[in-house]
Amino acid sequence: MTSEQRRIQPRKQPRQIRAELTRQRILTAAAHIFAEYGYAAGTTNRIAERARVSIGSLYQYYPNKDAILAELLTRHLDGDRATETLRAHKDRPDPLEDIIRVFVHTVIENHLDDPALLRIMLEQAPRSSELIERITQQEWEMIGDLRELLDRHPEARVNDKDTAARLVAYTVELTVHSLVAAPNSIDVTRLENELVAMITSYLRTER
Amino acid sequence: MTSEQRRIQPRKQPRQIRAELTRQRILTAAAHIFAEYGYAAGTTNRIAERARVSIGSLYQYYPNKDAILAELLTRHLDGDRATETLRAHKDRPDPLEDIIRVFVHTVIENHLDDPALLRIMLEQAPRSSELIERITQQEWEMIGDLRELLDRHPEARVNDKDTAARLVAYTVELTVHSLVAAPNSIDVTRLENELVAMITSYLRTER
DNA sequence: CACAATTATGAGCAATTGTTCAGTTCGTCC
DNA sequence: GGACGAACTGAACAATTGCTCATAATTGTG
Repeated sequence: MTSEQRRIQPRKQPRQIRAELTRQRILTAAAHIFAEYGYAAGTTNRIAERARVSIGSLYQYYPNKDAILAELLTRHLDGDRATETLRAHKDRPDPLEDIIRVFVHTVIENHLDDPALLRIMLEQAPRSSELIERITQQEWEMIGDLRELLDRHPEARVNDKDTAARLVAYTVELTVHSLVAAPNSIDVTRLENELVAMITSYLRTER
Repeated sequence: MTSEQRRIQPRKQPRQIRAELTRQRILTAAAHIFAEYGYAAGTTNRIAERARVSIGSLYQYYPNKDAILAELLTRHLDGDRATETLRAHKDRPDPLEDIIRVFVHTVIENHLDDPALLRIMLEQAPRSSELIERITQQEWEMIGDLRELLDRHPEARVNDKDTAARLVAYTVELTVHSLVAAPNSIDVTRLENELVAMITSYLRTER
């Protein structure tokens, strides 16, 4: 930032395709290593070895170990379509059950990619303030959208809408996360059906 | 084991009260340190320091670091009254909602003790096969009891009872765990109310 | 080909951490 | 009070790990 910038290009772009490939190899290897060994035991040397790259190269692309997991997590969060799906459907005149189903379905899809890695990332990732904020923000977005759904949809009859929105968001995220990544994995279709049934009946029941 | 044993006493019992106290001090200190620093950064030296005990003494009572967390977890699991509470109530002629409420309430109570430590234990504990088994068994007991409740209680109307039992067990455990230990903690009474409402309406609704 | 910029290498450093063990202190019992 | 074992101490060891840096290889350019 000291010298004048003539270009608007993002800094430090790789000049050769080779570099981009190496970077990608490191990331892929890291995903495998972290998923298999966990974060602490997933050493940078192991990652480099698996990527068939020297440890020096690894540190040319990532300033430290945390940064590798951070990028993996960022990519996952970027690929998360749950919030926008909910937002796109929450004002439609569809039956409540349909909206909930689309939402649940999207969350499940999001977890089917690499459950083991996802588990590591969410449970063992170093709690850097930046990433925490990122995740928290995404959570609250989802809760906010759910809250609006409860306010507007004619079928919704819950009393404590604030708590309900949080409960639903957490229930879906957590049960899907746990039951999909579980060693004794559940049938995904059944999970979706029951989850939708549970939430829908809850939201519709007057008390 | 080389010499003949005349006594049937359990081996290696502490002979002096001093020893028992030291052991207790170590455990208490470990609980604090793990809760504050997490598992990896909660070093044995830090624990010993906090317990005002030399590192050597610590290793006289615990063969290694894992063993300390294992004992903490064991004690927590031993203190878990959720399964028995459910078992005690599941065959009573009470309204379904009451049974569910007692169950949810017990789970919440169990998490109110030391949420931070519990979080560490469940999320960062080294996955020794022994402890995993212990936890898994306790989980399946709970699921089994829920399953029986669904079979016998007249108000229960779910279709897919197997999936429902698992879903309910996980929903309660996970949401309570997350929402109670969350930095932005939720009102516990509200959580209980909504959780009970959600599960009850789910289990009672015919489809 | 020359040469410079980019990319890759890997031995080794610095720091941390779990653990040991030779020696000291304390408690108990005759 | 003396003797023996239980309990305690903490400096030091061994292993691991994240990371650096001097050097080498590769690629693009004229």
